[in-house]
Formats: sequence, structure tokens, C-alpha cells
Amino acid sequence: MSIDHNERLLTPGEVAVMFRVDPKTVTRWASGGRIGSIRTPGGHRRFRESEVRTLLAELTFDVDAAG
Amino acid sequence: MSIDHNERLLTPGEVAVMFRVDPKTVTRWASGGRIGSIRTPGGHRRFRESEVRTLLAELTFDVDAAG
DNA sequence: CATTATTAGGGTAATTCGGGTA
DNA sequence: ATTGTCCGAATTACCCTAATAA
Repeated sequence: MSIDHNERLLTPGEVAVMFRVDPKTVTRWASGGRIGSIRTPGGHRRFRESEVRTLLAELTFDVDAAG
Repeated sequence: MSIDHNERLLTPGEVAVMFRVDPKTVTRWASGGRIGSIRTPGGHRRFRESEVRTLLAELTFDVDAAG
């Protein structure tokens, strides 16, 4: 019984833990279009794991070396 | 709303994986009419794959990235 | 018929939403 | 401008047992 879902989804709380921020902050990122999100029919947000990891990787490359 | 013979039916558990929710939540969606469902003679619910995928796509947000 | 996994149904925590505020 | 927190309301997750599915 394998489903052809090509993407794993994360909850706001899980993303919040990964970024070490409050879930509310993740919600704001979604509202502002900084991160893509999917809504459940009930209105709760889900986030694509691949996108989240990409954002995390980008943070890694940002060494705050602003001039 | 007739059933297409070529349509694949999904179990509550399979739909739950796609939305990253508990199977019980999918049941509530069906009870509340948020998603169409078909009952087996034994009372178990089945969901149309096409409808689920359509719903998933419609609930996909890509708010314009405000600067 | 026996076995194992999933689902139904109900009830109760936990999470999330949305707005407003610091 | 971004984040954290408080609030009430809604949605979702986890607990159980019995029934259905395969």
C-alpha cells in the first residue's frame, strides 16, 4: 500500500524546533510568503520538509559576513 | 458524484499520510463534509484519490513573496 | 476459522489559528 | 521590522474497546 506522495510534510511545531523559534513565528513566515505551506481542510498549516531543509541549509551558508 | 471505475480509492490511513494528520482527523473531515467519502458495506470509509489530490493542490499556498 | 492491521466511535489533552500586544 | 507572549476558539492528536478488512 504505497502512496505516490512525493513530499513529506512537517507541522508548524516541528519546523519551529528545527529553527529554534516559536511556532507562531513559522506561521508568520508562511503568511509573509517566506516559506511555502499547505493547509489541511481544517486550516492548519503543513510545510514541505525539503523546502524547510533547503532554508536551513541556506542559513548554514549565511555566515553573517556582511560588510 | 458517481464512482469512476478507473478511480483508485484510498484508505483513511493513506489520506492521513498525505496531509500529515491522524487518520481520525480524516474521518472528521468526512463526517463534516469537508471531503467526499465512500463507505464499504462494513462501514469503513474510502476516499477518491483524485479528489484528495485536487484538495491537496487547492490548499497549497504560495503567497506572493512580499519583500 | 484464526491472525494481524486498520478503522469506527467516543472522550480528553495538545497543538494551531487569528488577533492584539510588548 | 522581527520575534515572543497572552487570549479565546477551533482543529488536531492520543487514549481506549469493538468491529471490519485482508
